[in-house]
Amino acid sequence: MRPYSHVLDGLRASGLRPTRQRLALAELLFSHGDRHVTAEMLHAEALNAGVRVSLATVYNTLHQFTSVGLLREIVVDASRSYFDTNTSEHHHFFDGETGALTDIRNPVSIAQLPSPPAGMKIDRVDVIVRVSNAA
Amino acid sequence: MRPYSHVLDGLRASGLRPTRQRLALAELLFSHGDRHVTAEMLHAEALNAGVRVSLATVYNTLHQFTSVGLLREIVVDASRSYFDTNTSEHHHFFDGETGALTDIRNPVSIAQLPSPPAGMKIDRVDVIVRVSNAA
DNA sequence: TTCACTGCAAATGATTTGCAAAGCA
DNA sequence: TGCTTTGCAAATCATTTGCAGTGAA
Repeated sequence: MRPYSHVLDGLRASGLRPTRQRLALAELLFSHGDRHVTAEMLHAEALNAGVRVSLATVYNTLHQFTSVGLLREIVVDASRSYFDTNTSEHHHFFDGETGALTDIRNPVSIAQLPSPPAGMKIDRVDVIVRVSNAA
Repeated sequence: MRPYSHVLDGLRASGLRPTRQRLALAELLFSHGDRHVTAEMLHAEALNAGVRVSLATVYNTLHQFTSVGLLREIVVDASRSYFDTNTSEHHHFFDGETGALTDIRNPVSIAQLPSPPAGMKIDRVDVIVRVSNAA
């Protein structure tokens, strides 16, 4: 089995061409376990790894991967967007001081989810546990 | 008991002067039940009510009120910040299509909250139930 | 009088977009 | 070849900031 076959599949399935940039970014994203990255972070990492990509392409790619279901966007901080390589059901710890976003390992179960307003359906539930340095 | 006495108290307590702008914004914010506003929304509303305030002052005021504990900032959308006049423990429904943010009435209880990473303490838990038009 | 507050306009910073050049099918 | 992608630089957009003028104590 070739590495990132699910990435290639995802790209093909949605008609996205497996270009050099997209494959390089996919490798950076998916070959190091679960990650939480911002566009700036991924761009810096790419340049560092010798991959020539423009920041605009990194933004485009992150969004394309997200719409194809390879990534999940997480909103925790109004000033920047994080993308999570783990698209399965899970929640997060967020340290507003350092900007560190980490997965909550054990599942968080919500006792009786509220019923949505009339005519609306629940798409997703996001739980963000905001933490800071213990006093 | 004068109206908004808690607002005046909050302002005094933190050394914020009760200026015309701050009092007018406080009235708009706190005299119509629980509200979720963005700076742009509140600014438009103020102008509409004949209150002369600059957008910059609205931003400043919202942040000042938040740091004094009169408001709570809610991050649901990377592109804009919402402020909630209800500062008590509760969670939200968010419709990404319309931008509507509403309170979840009945309490959402989380079965066994995870323990935070070493050396960290939990400041707050935000639960956002993302909804959309039922198919 | 003094120092906080306000408004304006300019600055910022993350993100997006227009468009011509380059790349994949 | 024909339709995607890319990169760059310019454009956006919400938000912040510098600073001179205004107002509260």
